[in-house]
Amino acid sequence: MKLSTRGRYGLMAMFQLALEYGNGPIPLNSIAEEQGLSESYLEQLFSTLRRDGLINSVRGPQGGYLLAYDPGEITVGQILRSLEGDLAPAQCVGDDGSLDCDKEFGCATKLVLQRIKESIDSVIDSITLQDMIDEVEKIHLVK
Amino acid sequence: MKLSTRGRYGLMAMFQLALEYGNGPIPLNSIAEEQGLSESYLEQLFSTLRRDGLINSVRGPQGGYLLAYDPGEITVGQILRSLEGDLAPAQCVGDDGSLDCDKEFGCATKLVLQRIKESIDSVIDSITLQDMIDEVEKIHLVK
DNA sequence: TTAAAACCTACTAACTTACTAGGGTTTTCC
DNA sequence: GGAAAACCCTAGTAAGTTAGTAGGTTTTAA
Repeated sequence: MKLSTRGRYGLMAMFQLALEYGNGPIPLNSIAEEQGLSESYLEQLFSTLRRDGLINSVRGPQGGYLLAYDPGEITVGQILRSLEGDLAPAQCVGDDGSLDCDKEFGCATKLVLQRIKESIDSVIDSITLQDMIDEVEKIHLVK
Repeated sequence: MKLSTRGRYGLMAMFQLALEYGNGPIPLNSIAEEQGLSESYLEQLFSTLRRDGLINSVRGPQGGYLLAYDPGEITVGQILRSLEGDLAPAQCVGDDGSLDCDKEFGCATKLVLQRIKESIDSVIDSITLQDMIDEVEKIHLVK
């Protein structure tokens, strides 16, 4: 039940973009360095995020990446689903509705898995990048 | 973020044991057949569950496995943690307190991962095998 | 025209998963 | 006391996934 590095790194990088929202395009190498990640690996993640419309890119010198929307309008759920696919704990409760077991109706285990999925979804869909910024700032104020 | 077959199969098998709770030891092959699972693979899962004290075993003919406690006292969380280990979405929010990233304090991503973990934990720790039985029965009554 | 940057594709080593195989060992029935 | 039923244990392994690396092409500001 671990998140892969795709989701984790992607979330870290998107948070970085959110922090610098409004400053124009941010080059990959600065994000990679800031977060301690491999640049060419991050590139692949950004390619996915771009295809899914969460970020925009600007080519050429002084180019880079920037959020496609306001940090308050991008949720953790959108980011994780883009990079990891559906966050269901098993295929039989996945969004695509494909079931790989026959006794789909009244399967006790499926009911449990569904509850797990719903609770994950409700968390990740309720947190925006802006929320992440606010929360970290709150902690540093208290400190 | 998928559960492995260990957790899924184990949960299915434990549910079966719960259904037959009170009928004495249930042989492995009958559980394997009932749920459509490989017997020798299930054996390994049961060995883990036994070491963790969730089931008891009886050797010899007429032997088999049985729940160590009442179905109402065994939670999905106990079963999944026994078979899958900690259900944290990343090491840095795992129960063992081991952190693999340096900026543990005030890391925005970590705060999100922690929320995910808490929500998973709260679901799996609140559902017992008895709850699973009750829920399935309710569905079949309505039907 | 040079350099900085995004963009794209292919490859690969290491790891994990989901088993299978094949022996024990213990218990009970006859 | 023999045989069978069942648990018990270890090792191996094919397939798939992950987490990258490598190396090139295209775009564009200066």
